[in-house]
Amino acid sequence: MLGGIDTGCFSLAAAGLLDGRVVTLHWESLPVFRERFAQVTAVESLYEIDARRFSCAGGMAATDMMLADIATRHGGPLATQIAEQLIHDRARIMAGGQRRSLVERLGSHDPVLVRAVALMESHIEAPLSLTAIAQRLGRSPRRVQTVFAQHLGCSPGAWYRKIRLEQAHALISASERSITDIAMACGFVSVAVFSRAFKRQFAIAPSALRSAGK
DNA sequence: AAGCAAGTCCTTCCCGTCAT
DNA sequence: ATGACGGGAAGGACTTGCTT
Repeated sequence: MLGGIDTGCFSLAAAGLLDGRVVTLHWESLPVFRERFAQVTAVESLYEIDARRFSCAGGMAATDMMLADIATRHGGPLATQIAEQLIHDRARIMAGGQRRSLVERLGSHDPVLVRAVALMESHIEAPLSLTAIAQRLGRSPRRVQTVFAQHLGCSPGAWYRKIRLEQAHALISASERSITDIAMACGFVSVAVFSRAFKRQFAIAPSALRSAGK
């Protein structure tokens, strides 16, 4: 069984033990894993069971996976009893998403806000301008700015930058890619601009973060 | 030599404000 | 909800210096 700790998946994949198999990891580790191990199918689900290889996304997903296995081997009633003992109200299904929905994360149902953030999160490497986002939403740039200020207390540009820098932070922590490479992958045109923005956001230089993680 | 950080200068574009 | 406008922040290009 693979642990919820993603390093286990990385080690086993590096050893070739997951070739041709389906696994899952914590959503923050997925991009790096997929890039390094193209021969392994990594999906974003709570857990995966493929030919005696058990993997889960970590956290409570391990409990969900255990309950599913008990239900398969010993029946649903026993799994339910154990779930109640664990004060785990119900076992979530395997295909359930790891991350909370955008509506939950943003704390707003505003369709302009939710769709704008979804566009931002799907265009990290080649960021869209505020005008382009507004055009795709059928709203004016001014309207998009107002919605962000009302619900998030910041400008669209500031939120977009935060998303890209958090992605960069995750890549620096979990991959061996160069800082320059990561800067480009997160939509910064130069490492100088990236470094400046990164230090402003996290109060630590990209290279210092990598050194600290070793 | 390569990678990274920091500084400078100029340009672009975003943001806040106000009016409609 | 939208448009106009001015100011300021961020980006782009380039250079220099430091570290490995």
